[in-house]
Amino acid sequence: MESNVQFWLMKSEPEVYSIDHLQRDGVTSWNGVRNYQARNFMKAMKVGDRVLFYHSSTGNTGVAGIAEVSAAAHPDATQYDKKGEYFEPRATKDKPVWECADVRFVEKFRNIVPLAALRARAELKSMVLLKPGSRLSVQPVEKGHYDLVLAMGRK
DNA sequence: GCCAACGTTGGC
DNA sequence: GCCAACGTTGGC
Repeated sequence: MESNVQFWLMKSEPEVYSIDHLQRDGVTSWNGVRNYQARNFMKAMKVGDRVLFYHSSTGNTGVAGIAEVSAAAHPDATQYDKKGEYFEPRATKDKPVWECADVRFVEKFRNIVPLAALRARAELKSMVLLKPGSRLSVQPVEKGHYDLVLAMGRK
């Protein structure tokens, strides 16, 4: 139901996985998240929710585009890969520890909306992203904030 | 259950 | 590459 759509922000290091990778792939499983708060937010995601795709840890940090949730949270397959960097020894097939949602490419902004530009807008002051020391890689976004960032990205 | 030590994130 | 802030781990 469109009226119940929720909004999120997801961080990724573009050297690892950028908005261009998502555009190429179309859909991706947001696996590798190993933080309980971030996992819980992914479990709250519903198909159709909108996502600000954020590039972190780069010379050009900011919101790079838009994605949408294409599948609700499901067990993260990387937790069972003994040789992978995301292996989780506590996880069993019956009781997975980590979950991930799937996201689909929607739009790439012509220009990244830089972190500094977000900070410069008083209306965005309460965004989780802008809270001092916030490192959450998956976080909720208010509709008003989402709409404003989208407008900034399309300018 | 406390808390110090350690590892990770992410802006600069 | 530095380092502050935060989450997690593990000894007690």
